[in-house]
Amino acid sequence: MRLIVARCEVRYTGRLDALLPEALRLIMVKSDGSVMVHADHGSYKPSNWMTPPCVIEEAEDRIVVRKFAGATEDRLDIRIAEVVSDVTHDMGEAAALEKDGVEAHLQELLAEQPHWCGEGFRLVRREWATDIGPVDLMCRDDEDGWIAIEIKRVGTIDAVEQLSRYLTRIRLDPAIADCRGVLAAQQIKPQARVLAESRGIACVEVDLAVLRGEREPDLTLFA
Amino acid sequence: MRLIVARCEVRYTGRLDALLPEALRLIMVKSDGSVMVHADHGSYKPSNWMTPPCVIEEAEDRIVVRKFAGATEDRLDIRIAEVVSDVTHDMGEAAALEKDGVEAHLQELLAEQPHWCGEGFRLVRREWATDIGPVDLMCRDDEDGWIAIEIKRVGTIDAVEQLSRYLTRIRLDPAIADCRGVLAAQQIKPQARVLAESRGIACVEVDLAVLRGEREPDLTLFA
DNA sequence: ACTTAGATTTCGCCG
DNA sequence: CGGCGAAGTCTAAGT
Repeated sequence: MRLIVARCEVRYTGRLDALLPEALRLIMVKSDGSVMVHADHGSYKPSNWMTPPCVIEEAEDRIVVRKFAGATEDRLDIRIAEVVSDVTHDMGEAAALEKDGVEAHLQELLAEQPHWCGEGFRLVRREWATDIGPVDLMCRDDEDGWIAIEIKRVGTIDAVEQLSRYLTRIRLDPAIADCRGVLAAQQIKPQARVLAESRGIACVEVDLAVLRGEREPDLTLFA
Repeated sequence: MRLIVARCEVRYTGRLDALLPEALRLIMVKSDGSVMVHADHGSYKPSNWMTPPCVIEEAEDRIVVRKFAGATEDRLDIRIAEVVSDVTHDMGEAAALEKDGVEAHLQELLAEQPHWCGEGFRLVRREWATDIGPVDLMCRDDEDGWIAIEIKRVGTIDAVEQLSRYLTRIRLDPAIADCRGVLAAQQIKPQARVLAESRGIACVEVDLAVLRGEREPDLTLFA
């Protein structure tokens, strides 16, 4: 990784045009070829950047980063007025990041234990395809009725809209015209719940720890 | 801005749990208090980070960054095994970024030249108010029919949903009950197109260069 | 302070 | 490689 601290002006041309007036900034060049320009504020997001793959050309007082994005060219033009520091560090390979608690994991657990979404539910398919996108889980109940399940970490109005669209499509098939809908999430927003219920969609809040078997379900709910 | 190159292990606890095994990385501390950990690959996005406001505590071989996100605490725990470099640069105030070509700009251009959205269209108002938010453009055609236009850089299903909500509201007024809908975008996703057409909403892909008069429309389309 | 909508969103998965 | 959905989205603007 190369770290250049320099007074520079940066121009980006591509999906839009952007100009950073001359100022002291950090230019980070990673070994995968990506280039980022960071100011001392505005955390997280670089002021300007180029994702790989891209070609870096360097001249005396200029760094040009180019990328061929289909028909047009993306271009980052860095004019360097003064270099304060310019160091390179060999960092080798950093091991990958491990995550947990994301929606994919939730879907995995609910696919294994669909009964948490409704009594007697059994899984038919994950990622059940419709022509406007896949439903997370498709299940059937004790009486062979169909249930489309949408899984979110946080259940919002958008999630209800999404499931509604799927249900409209699914029910076009006479064989599944009775398909019900269930929104399953770790947390369901009150407004989403209202909308869901007004459309006959059931809401289920699921507990990740319970799904993992790390904790018993909260029995006080049924007291 | 402080730049620390160090062999370190990073643990994040908060909205999810993540662990970065010990490796050589860049730790960037900006003057606004934000902290980012960058590996030598994976451009743009830091491997781990904390957005301001947050509190930084530093010990001999440890940097702890904390944030109070409501009831729970977000926490970044950096255990430093070896410091390779540790420098601080005063960067002063950097001027802001100037952009051109974002959605607002697209709206401006289409307001001036609404005929690109449909033959004979003339502008009645930008940001036409409804009780659930403003429609980007309201136009009328040669026969004085009304057209509500939603403008996006990328036209997705969400944009169709949004325009549909507006149309429902607008048509409540008997004087505008015949109002049509047009989705105008630089790029329209196929699924969004399907949904739009199923709801009688027209789709128009517009070219920024053509709108600016920098390029002629592609006449081969009409050959 | 909270909510909403845009982003050069980026990122990852699956076709 | 393209399309779609999620993200510790982040961020800026409006209320």
